[in-house]
Amino acid sequence: MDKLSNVLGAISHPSRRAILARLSRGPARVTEIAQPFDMSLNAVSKHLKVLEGAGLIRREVQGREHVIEFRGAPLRLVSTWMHEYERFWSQHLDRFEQHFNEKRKRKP
Amino acid sequence: MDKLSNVLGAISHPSRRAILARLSRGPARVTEIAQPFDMSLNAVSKHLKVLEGAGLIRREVQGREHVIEFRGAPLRLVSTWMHEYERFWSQHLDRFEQHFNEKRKRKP
DNA sequence: GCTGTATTCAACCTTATGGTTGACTATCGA
DNA sequence: TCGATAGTCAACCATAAGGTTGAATACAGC
Repeated sequence: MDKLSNVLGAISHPSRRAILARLSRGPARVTEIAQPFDMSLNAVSKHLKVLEGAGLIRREVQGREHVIEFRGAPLRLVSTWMHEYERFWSQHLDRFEQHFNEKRKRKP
Repeated sequence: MDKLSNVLGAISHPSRRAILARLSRGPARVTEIAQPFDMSLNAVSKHLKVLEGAGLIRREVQGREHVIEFRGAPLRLVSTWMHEYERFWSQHLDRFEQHFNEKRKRKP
């Protein structure tokens, strides 16, 4: 599958977005991440594997613990895709933002 | 399901993104949309239903023809979500863009 | 070395997804 | 009115997704 589809698929699940939200406040171990969820640790482990497959997290094994860290770079693909459609969703832009968008369009 | 998951799920499939790409160049009938694809008209019809469910297209029935039109508004949800993580993926911004982002952050 | 803890692996189940084909509905045009 | 065209609906199929439980692996600490 293509990378963009992979990333979009990964963030399309609310639990996985919740995991990313948690990780955006700093790295955490798997059990820590799983704690607030009403599902098994195994299920969370699977979600982490999906996020890892999309490159959205990085895992550092420290002994028996896996420290999970957010990696935002793949979201750039989403951002780039979104820009193609910006004129469809970013209505009522102020002039500053319009200028920004024009600039983006001129040097892609 | 929540709306954001719905939208992300809809755009996570390459065929559906291809459909949106086509529609971003103007409205089209179902057969026109299906023409370049190597799949049945029915499959395309299903994809359109998914996109419609996410609010990404609007359908106007004109006699026996359905004219499909792009609707970008739901992408604003994605954009809003992306902004929360902007600092993770938008590295190496130039000063203009940084200013833009700061401005966004001050009035959300 | 033993025991408890952290995590994954494997098997399984249920439901969703993406596709097919065939039948149906509705409309256009001669 | 009749045949062709536009599109959906319904049934079916294979595979993927999201979850479970139970076992396996690996390490930490006493």
